[in-house]
Amino acid sequence: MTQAPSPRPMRKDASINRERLLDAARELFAEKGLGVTLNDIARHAGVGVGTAYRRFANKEELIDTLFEERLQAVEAVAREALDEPDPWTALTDYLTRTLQMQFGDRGLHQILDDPTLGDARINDVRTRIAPLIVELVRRAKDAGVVRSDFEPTDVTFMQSAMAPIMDSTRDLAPQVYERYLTFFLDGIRSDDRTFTPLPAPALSSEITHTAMTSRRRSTSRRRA
Amino acid sequence: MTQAPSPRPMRKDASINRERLLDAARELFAEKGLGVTLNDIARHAGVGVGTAYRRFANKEELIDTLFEERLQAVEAVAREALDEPDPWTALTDYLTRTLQMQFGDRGLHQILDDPTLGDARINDVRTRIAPLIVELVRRAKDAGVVRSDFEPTDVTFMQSAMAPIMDSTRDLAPQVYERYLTFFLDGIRSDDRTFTPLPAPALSSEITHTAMTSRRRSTSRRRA
DNA sequence: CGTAAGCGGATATCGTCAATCCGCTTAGCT
DNA sequence: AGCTAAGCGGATTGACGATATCCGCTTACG
Repeated sequence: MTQAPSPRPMRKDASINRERLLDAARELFAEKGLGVTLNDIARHAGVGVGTAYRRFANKEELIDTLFEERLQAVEAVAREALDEPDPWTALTDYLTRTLQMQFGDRGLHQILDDPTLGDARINDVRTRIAPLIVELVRRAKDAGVVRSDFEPTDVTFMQSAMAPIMDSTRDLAPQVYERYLTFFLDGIRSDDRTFTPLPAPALSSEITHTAMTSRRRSTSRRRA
Repeated sequence: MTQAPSPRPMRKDASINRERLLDAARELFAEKGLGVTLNDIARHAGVGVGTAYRRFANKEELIDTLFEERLQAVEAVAREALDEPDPWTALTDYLTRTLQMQFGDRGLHQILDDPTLGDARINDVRTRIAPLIVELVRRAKDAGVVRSDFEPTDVTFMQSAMAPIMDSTRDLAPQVYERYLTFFLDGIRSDDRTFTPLPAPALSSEITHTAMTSRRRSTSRRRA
C-alpha cells in the first residue's frame, strides 16, 4: 500500500534507503517524539539529508505514513477490549494497554493527544476510536463497576494526565506512571473498597528531583 | 528589599517604568508562562525593549525577583495546612489551594514543576516546602485517612499530572481539572467509600476536541 | 559501458529571540 | 530658565536551529 504503480519500480539502493529512513524515523519518533528533524532521521538512518527529502516531501508525510499503522493498532486494542466479557477488565485493559503503547512511543502519544497533528487518514482512525471508548465506558457504567458520574471524555484527560509523569520518569523508573494510573482507577471503580496493590513503589525524593530536573523536553513546535 | 542603598535614588520616570515592567511581567508570566520574551513584556508594559534591558539584565533576573514571593505564598499555604487539625482536610486543602494557584499562574506552575528554573533564593524556598509536604502526608497516613502505600513524592507527580489538563481546558472550562483531582483523591483516601461529588461536569466530546486542539503551547525553551 | 537515477551534505533561507547601540527626550538641580 | 546626566525607544545585530534545495559525484542496471 506504499508503493505506487509506476512503470519503473525504483532502484534497489533507493528502496533500501527508504526502508532505512522509515526504520530510523520509527525509532526516533518513538524515543524523542515528533519533534526530531528530518536531518536527524537521515543521519540516524545513515543516509544524506538529500535522500530523505527525495523520498519524503517533508516530515509530515513521514509521520502520516508511519502513524496510521500505529493508530490502527490502538483501534485494534479498543476492539479487543470490547470482546472482553468483564466490563471492568475491558476498560482497564484498554487504558493499560494503550498507555503502555504510548509509553513506548512518544510520537504515538503526541499524535493521540493532539488532534491537530496528522492528515485525513490519521483523523479517520481517531474518529473510529472515539465511539469504541464511549461503548467501553457505557458498559462499565451499566454494570455498575464504575462510578456513575464517570464519562467517556474522562478517559481522554486521564491519558493526557499521565504524559508528564511518563516523560519525567521514563529513564529512571519506567513503570511509575502505572502507580498513578492505579490511584486513578481506584478513584473510579465502585465494585468494592479494597485498594489495588500499587504496581510500582513511590520514587524517593532524590530520584523525584532528578526526574523533574532531567525531564526531556517535548521537542515539538507549532503555532504561536 | 528591591531598592539598592545607592546615593542617587533613581529618577521618577525610571522607577515608574520599573513597576510597569514588573506588572506586565507578572501578568504575562501568569497568562502565558515563563516563555514570553522580554520584548513581549516591554511592549505589554508600554515601554521600549531598551528600558526593559536597562532595568533587568535578562529574563531570569525578572523571574527570580517575581517568583520568590509567589513561592513563599505556596510555602505559607503548606504551613497553614499544617495548622489544620484534620489531617485529611490539611492534605487536600494544600493540594487544592496550590493547584488553584498554579492554575491561575502558568509561570508558577513551571517554576514549581521544574527545579532547573530559578536561582538560589528560589531553590531555597523549594527546599523549605518539601519537608512540609512530607509532614502533611505522614499525618494523614498516621491518622489512617489515606492509603498506607501513599508517599510524599506522589504529591509532586499528582501536581504535574494536572498540568496538561489545566492547559487544555483553561479557556473553555476552567474548573475541570478539579474533577480529575477528585478522582485521584478518591483513589487515595481510606476513610470511607462514598464517592466525592465531582466539582465539575465532564466535557462533551466536542468541547474536549476543541480543548485538545487549541491547547496553548508551553512557550518555554531550554536544553536539547 | 552509457546514462538515468540516486546520492551526500554544504549551503541558502527563514523565523525566533536575546541583547545592544545611539540619537532624542526629560527630570531635576541650580 | 537652562543645563546635563539619566533615561528612553526601538531599529538593528548576531546567534541559533530548522527546513529545504542544489549540484557535482557515484552507481545500478539495461
